[in-house]
Amino acid sequence: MPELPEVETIRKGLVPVLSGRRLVLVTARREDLRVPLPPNFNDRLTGRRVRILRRRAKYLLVDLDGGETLIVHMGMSGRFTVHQPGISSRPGSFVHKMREDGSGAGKHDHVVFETDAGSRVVFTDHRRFGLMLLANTEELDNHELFAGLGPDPLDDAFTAALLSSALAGKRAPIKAALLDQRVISGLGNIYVCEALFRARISPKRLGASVAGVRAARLVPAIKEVLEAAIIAGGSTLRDYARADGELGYFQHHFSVYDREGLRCPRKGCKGTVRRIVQSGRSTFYCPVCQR
DNA sequence: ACGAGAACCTGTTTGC
DNA sequence: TGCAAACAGGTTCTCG
Repeated sequence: MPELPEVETIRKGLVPVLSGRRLVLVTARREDLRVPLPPNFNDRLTGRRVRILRRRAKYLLVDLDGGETLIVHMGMSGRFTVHQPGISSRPGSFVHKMREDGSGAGKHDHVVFETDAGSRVVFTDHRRFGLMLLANTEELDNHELFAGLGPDPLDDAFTAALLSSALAGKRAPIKAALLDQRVISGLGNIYVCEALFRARISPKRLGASVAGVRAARLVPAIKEVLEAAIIAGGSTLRDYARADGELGYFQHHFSVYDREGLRCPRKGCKGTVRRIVQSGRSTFYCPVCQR
């Protein structure tokens, strides 16, 4: 579950479990994620205390004592679950009752963190597009993963003027441009579709043509959809049949994403949501009110 | 240099 | 029912 709102939801969920806690045991059960885990991963993390959990774009940053930061990207299918002894799972939580021999031992449970409070945090990622790296906390801003990232859309510095200048000269469709993390960092396929719908902008429009009044509509549309999704706890798609694995419910508020053939939800619009493919990814939009 | 497409990997859904 | 193709929330590499 990996766009900005989902990562932010995960971060908030992990804070009470990890913040200030010591990692008494870290176990990587598979080393070959998108990028191989750093050498001696388990030993370098075991015994460290967690200071702060931060987020940059779609990256989760776990600052540790000793001056290092664990960088986590969830890829397409990465998820965290928390397991605690003797707790009864609440609906809508990602906290599970711990099974002494089972939690973290699933086929795609790749990294297991145990804390000094007895909690177990499990990173699961069946497609293995996720990533975990260690980096010097002080030099994080210069890290190659972050050096080229565009502005965070929730930052006050992200304005229509900034977006317009980032889009200047872009011949790619605005849909593709917004997925480019060098232009703006944190959006993915869902929230790009939803933000363009809110701003009444066609996903096929040239990136460079989104300036002036259109950029002035798009910036608040992006901020609003992300903020609403964060409040809802992000979106939970497909799988996760178990109710206690659910995190967010924003998927019930989608206007266009995954709604091909349904009526456009905009008041007064008689359009039908269409699905097209751009740069190999599905785009959902209303061809009537998005221009 | 830019943009489109493929590749990475596994699981689920869809269509014949 | 069975099997193959299409598709899935991301990023990065290659090619034209």
